[in-house]
Formats: sequence, structure tokens, C-alpha cells
Amino acid sequence: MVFQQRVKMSDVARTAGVSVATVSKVVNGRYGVARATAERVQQVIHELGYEASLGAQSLRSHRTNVLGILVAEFEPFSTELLKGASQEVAGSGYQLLAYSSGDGEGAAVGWERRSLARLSGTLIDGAVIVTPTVVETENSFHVVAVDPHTGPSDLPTVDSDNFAGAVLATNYLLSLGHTRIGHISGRSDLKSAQLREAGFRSAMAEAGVPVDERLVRVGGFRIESAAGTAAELLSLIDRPSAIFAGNDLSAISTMTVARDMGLCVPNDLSVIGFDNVPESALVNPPLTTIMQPLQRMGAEALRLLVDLIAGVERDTHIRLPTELVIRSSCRPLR
Amino acid sequence: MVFQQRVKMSDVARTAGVSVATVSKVVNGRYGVARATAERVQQVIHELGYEASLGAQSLRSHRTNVLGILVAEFEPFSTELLKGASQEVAGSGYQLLAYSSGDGEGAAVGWERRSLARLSGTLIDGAVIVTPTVVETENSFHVVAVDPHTGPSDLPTVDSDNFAGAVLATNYLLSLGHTRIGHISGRSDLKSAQLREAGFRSAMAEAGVPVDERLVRVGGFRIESAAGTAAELLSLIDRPSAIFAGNDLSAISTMTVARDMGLCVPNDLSVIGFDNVPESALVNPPLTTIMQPLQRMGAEALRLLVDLIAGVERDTHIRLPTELVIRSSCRPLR
DNA sequence: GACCGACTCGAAAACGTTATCGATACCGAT
DNA sequence: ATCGGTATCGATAACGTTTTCGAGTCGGTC
Repeated sequence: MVFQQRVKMSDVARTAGVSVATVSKVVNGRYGVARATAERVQQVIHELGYEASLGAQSLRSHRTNVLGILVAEFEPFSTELLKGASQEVAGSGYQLLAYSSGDGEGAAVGWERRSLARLSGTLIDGAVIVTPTVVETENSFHVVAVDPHTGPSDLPTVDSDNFAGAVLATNYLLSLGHTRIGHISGRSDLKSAQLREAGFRSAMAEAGVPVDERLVRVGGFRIESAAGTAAELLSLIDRPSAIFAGNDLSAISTMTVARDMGLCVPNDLSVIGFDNVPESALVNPPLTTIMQPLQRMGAEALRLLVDLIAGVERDTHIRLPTELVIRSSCRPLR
Repeated sequence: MVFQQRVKMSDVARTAGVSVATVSKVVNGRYGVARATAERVQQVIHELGYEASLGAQSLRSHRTNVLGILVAEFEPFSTELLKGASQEVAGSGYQLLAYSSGDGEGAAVGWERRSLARLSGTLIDGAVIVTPTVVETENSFHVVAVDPHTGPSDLPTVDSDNFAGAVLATNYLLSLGHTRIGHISGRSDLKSAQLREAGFRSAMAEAGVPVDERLVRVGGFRIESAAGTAAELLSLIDRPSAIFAGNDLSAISTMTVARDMGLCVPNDLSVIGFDNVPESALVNPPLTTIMQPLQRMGAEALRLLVDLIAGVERDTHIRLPTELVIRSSCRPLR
């Protein structure tokens, strides 16, 4: 527990025999300091292990070179995005900070939002938000949203083609001969959830197959409530022969529920998911699903954010393609 | 892209008709301001949506109420810890920030360490570190290490009983009749990896079973290199009948390698892991493993950190128990 | 040999907050 | 009335940086 005095710019200045102003210039690579001086200062900085104080920097220059990524929770989906973003940040000269809004807590929500705003406004230059909670466009700093919340906000976004993906999934099930297809949708305030349901309905209509409204239900955003919804669906007398789950997590929990009810996937029930989180390849049976390039989405979001801050003109809505990944959780009817 | 001026303390002070000093007092709940004034100020704060500037706060008071948790990478292990920590932080009045050191990049390592130090010294009050990279005890702020790196550092730590867990695993394999047991150990600079190997050897010795040195190898810390090690092990003419992998990730990749080589787990090869990350329940076959209470470890680490900062006297080395979780990846020999 | 420009450098103000400490107001008691 | 003592409040000096701008130096040119 050694207490070590933090070495500050004035320390560097003193030992190098120059003023703090000069040190600051050297640190930031500004013009106007002689070659020899700069090298000497660099030397001292290195020896003393000087690090700029983020607080002071932020206070004075309103720039910290730190970016944030805000996730609702650390689940597989956001973890993949995190990975992508943290890889992308490497060369950019920025530092990445992740924080979780701790969603799901009811009472604490005000507190969370406050401290969130506190971070945002003051110590990060911009943020990627991956959370269904309301976004505050009112802020003066840059944000880009991944898989954005519904609403009239025109935030820069990156998402994947949810509609097309849902069509892909539904058509696949249809091509296997299924017609009684159930859909467990995600939380309805997510644009992606709406689009997936829309894609599902559109594909069904296209195929001339009526959708039984009792078979499309919204699963909670929590894994447990998805299980509840799945159980309801599978308890129907004329239960569906296939289920298109709104995301892999609910697909996985559907499979678990099915197994618990004595149903065999894929023999008695086909299940297809959405996202292609790493877990979906591991479960038994391996889950057929729609791939979103999660890591790439994280990376794109970060790059977009960096560009926005740098002020480069570019398209601020990125939509990445989805893809059908066939594994073993679906099979032809009969 | 509306630019909104950040509302500062002086704004609040002006509209409330008091001085900034007073506002500061009511914000921090200090003694010495009249009831009525405090309420009025609170009101104004609310109306204007005032949030303190972290930068200024940190600069002036060296206290930010923000804690950090540093992970090497966002893999299942650290993600579980993250969850635990972020749940624990909720009531504590602190805000939690996660950052990844982006380990594995060779060249950038200097840069990472620098910016890391920058964050540490200046904008967070303490940190939980979950990374095998060298820890800097030299700092003046509080850290607690989870699953610490080896070395003479006497940092506050929380870990699980790795030795006992390894004994548990080995004895289980032994009790199944296995004697040719392989061990894939983790990166050798992790104390936990050393302890697991030690536990393995101890249990073997206790049972009077000699360990074949060709069967204990260190797998890289990456999942791919673990696969390489597993392949070597399984290619031996007298290959082991069981493998105790140093962690679940290498156990899982061992199972994959085994399958690719035409070996059936558990019929031809028993595999046991360590950690009990969520993935281990999902893989096929479900992995028998040693459970560490990961989320609880994260929570304990955070609580310890908070206590340390608060200056409460307490035990600074927490060791949580491990447990054998029997699933389907092991079976009796023959 | 005076002057001009280019080049280096440092003094000082500002960023938004907290902490100290003196000023003021008010009260009851002498 | 005067006084001591409490409440309550506000000026002000930090905290460590960045940035502006004026001062100083030096070499070269008429």
C-alpha cells in the first residue's frame, strides 16, 4: 500500500528545466518547441512516468480521447459487440470504456440515468449505446446507437437487416413444410424486434400461409420470461411445429422448455433463432439461426463514432446483411 | 445534433439566488445550509438538470465515485465476473466502468498500459483487476485482484480454492477408474494455473498413481493454442483416457479436437474442466467441471474494494469454495 | 551596425468544482 | 443596549491542464 505522489506536469517541467507550457506542447505534439528541447522533455516524461490527468484535461480542453460504450447488460449479444468495438478502437488513438446501465432495476433507474449523463457529458468524447432505454439526443456530444430503440430519433445507427433476416428464417421454416409457425418476439420498444415480426408476417403472407395470432407472442426481454412464453406456446393443444424465436437466447430457452416438456428438438419441434451468438453453436442440438455480424457491427459503430467526432462527412446509417446459418435445430415436417 | 450548453454549478447558483459554495454544499449534503435553501436549490438542480462535472470533481477532490474493473478480454470468465460486480455495485453509490486491456496485442502494450494508468490515477477511485498482466502496486489508489498473477505482490485478492478444486477434479477422474490422466494447464504466470496443476499432482500422489510427464502440458491462454495442445496429447500412441483441462474453454476446445479426431466424449475420452462458465452447460455433451462462483467472486471483489476505500478493517484475502459439477463429459473407464 | 523576421519559450488566465474561513444575521441572556 | 454564540452563507484559493500572446533570442540583410 505504498503511497506514491502522482507526477504532474509541473514536476516534468521542473526537472527538464522548462515551463509547463512547453511540456504541454511537447505532450500534445504542438508546433513551436525546438527539437532538442522536445527530446529532453520526452526523456524526462519517460523517466518520471508522467501521465496526464484526465480530469484536468477534460476540464480544460473538453477532450479526453476516451470513448464509451453503454450496454444494458453483459449478455452474449452485447459482449460480442463489445469485442468488436474494443478491437476496432486499438489503432484509433482512443481508449474505450464500457459501462452497463444495469437495466432491469426499477427503482434505481433515475440514479443510473443521472450518473450516466454525468459520465457522458464530462469524461468521454462520445459513446456507442446498445440499450433499449431512452436515448437522450439532447446531449452535445456524439453518440451512435446500435440496434436502436424505436422512436423518431435520427441518431446515427448501425444495425443489421432485421426484416430480411426474419424473411430468411421464415422462408426456411416454410421450405421445410412448416405452416403452424410460432413467433416469440423481443421487447416491443426495440426497432429490431418490430422488424423481425414484420418480416415474419410478410414472409408468411407472401407464401399465402395465414398466421395464427395465438402463436405470436412477445417474450419478455429476460431469459426467464421468454421461457414462460415458450411454455404457453407449447402447451396449446394445436401447438406449432416450428418456432421462430426473436433472438438466440429465447430460442435456447425455448429448446430447454421443449426438452423439459418431453419434446425432442428438432424431431417434434423445429426452432430457429436470430443473432448467432457464440452460444448458439454450442447448444444441443446446435441452433439454426440468422447471423448478424455482431463483432463487425460493434466495429462499424465505433468507426462511425470516431468519424463523427473527427467531423468527416459520411453515411450515418449502416445496415449490415444477415445470413441464414443452418445447424441442427430444424427439420422437415413429418 | 443540437448543441446544448452544459449547465454548471454557477448556473444553478444564479437561478437559485445563492452562491456556488452553497450549491456545492447541498449537492454533497454537507452541513451548514438552511433547510429552505437546500430545498430550493434541489428544486433548481432538478429543473435545470444539473450534473456535476466529473473532471472538475476529480481534479479538485480526487474523488469521483467511479470504480473500474479491468479485464484482459471479454471472454466468458471475465464476463461472469463483470456481471457479479455490476450487480453488487448497484446499491453502493458508485458507478462501475469496465475496460479491457486489449491483451494479446504485442506492439500496443505500452500504449495500453499508459492509458490504463491514466484512467486509474485520475478518474476512478479504485479498481478490480482481472488480468494476468503485471499489476502496478506502485499506485496510490486502491486495487483488488481477482485470480491474481503470481509474484510477491500482496494485493488484496479474491479467488477460489483452486488447489482443492483440482483435487476434486482429479479424484473424480480417479474414482472413475482413470489412471492415465492428462492435464492441460493454463498460462503459467497465473497463480490459479499453478495451483490447479499442484492440486492435480497432489491428488495423483495421494492415490499412488504416477503422473506421466508427457501428459501434462501447458496450453496457450488462447483457445486455439489450447486446441493445439489437446491435439498433441490425443495423438500420443498411449493417449490418456481422461483429461483434466485447466479451464472450461480449453476443455471445450479439447472436446472439439477429440470429435474431429473421431473420438467420442465421454466414451473414448473423459474430459473435465474448471470454472463452470455458462457455456459449459450448453456444449454437447454438457461438460463436467469444477465450479467457481464467478459472479459471487466479482461481487466480493467489488465489495472488498468499496470497503478498502471506506477504510474498514477487514480480511483482504477472500477465498471462495469450489464444487464438483457432474454433467456428462466423463464416464468410468472401460 | 541597426533592423526585421523567424523561431522559442514562459506568464497567466481559464476550465468547473470543493474546502476553508471569515462575514453577517439573528437569538436569548445579561 | 450590549454581548456571546449559533446558524447560515459567500469570497476565494486551490486542483492540473491547455492556450493565448507577448517577450526574448538569434541570424541574416540593407
